[in-house]
Amino acid sequence: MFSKACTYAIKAMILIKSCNEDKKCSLQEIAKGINSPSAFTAKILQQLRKKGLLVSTIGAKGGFQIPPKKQICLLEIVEAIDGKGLIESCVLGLKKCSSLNPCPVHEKYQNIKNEMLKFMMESSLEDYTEKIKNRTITLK
Amino acid sequence: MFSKACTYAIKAMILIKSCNEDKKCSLQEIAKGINSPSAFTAKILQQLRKKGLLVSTIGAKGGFQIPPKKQICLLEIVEAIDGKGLIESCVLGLKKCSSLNPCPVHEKYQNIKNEMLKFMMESSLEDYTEKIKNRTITLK
DNA sequence: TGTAATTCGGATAATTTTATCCGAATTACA
DNA sequence: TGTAATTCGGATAAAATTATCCGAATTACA
Repeated sequence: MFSKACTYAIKAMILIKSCNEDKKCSLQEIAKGINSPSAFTAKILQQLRKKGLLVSTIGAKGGFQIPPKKQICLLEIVEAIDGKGLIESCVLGLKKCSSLNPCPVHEKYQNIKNEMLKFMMESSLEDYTEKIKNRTITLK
Repeated sequence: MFSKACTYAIKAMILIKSCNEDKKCSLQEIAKGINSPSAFTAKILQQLRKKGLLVSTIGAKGGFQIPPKKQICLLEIVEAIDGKGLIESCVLGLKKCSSLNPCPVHEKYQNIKNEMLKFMMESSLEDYTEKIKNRTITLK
């Protein structure tokens, strides 16, 4: 469904959002907080930054933050890391699949695509910060 | 969502089902019919055979068939190639994710899992053979 | 002003997935 | 009975994904 890189990205973003408000979140805190390999995670954070989903500050006491006032949903994160394929491509990999030239599952799969789209658009980072703090959900 | 191998498997099985009834379907026919690399496809067909989803006959005029009288749904094919991960594993990759110890999306993702499960269980190979013959759906 | 903490980016390595090659065995049939 | 068509399985290669390493640059702060 999602690449491993993408699952790291989602978890990292949720963690950063919930640790922010006041402070920045360092790579090491993130990697520990989501149980991911830190060097690999660093690459992913850079991708997110370049897409504008994160801001970073270099140097001692530096770290990552969700851009202030920006509201981010899961879809943006998924698209930033895995691209639009999940939503836009044929699930059977056909280049020319469309409603005029459908693959076998084209029609039935629309429902699932729509469900996924709804799910990813409706889930925004702040939805989770309370629960992370309460420890009613986990990231590792 | 599905591995490339799995998409080949699904398309191959649909093709074999629709070409069978009478005759066997050779590797070359399959690879052409679904536009896949034939040597790689051969490996996948072997996996399907070992899981009992295909039978094969060796030698000239040999080929592959869906086991007579056996009804096969997409879920069986997906599980045979990609394993049960899609349905059973946490979508964020957490080893210990459960309703007691949920990841952030655990609950909302249940809906999608259920939709996917329903979709894959309800779609069986014979559903497509008519449409393949009519050419109202395509495999490449 | 020096040092430690940190992000950044390039290079490389390991692992997994996808793909190719080839020789052996089997079978239909001319 | 010989040959062509075919499946089968092992070995290898290529490509993509995941992961590690390291040196450079920046910054806080003692």
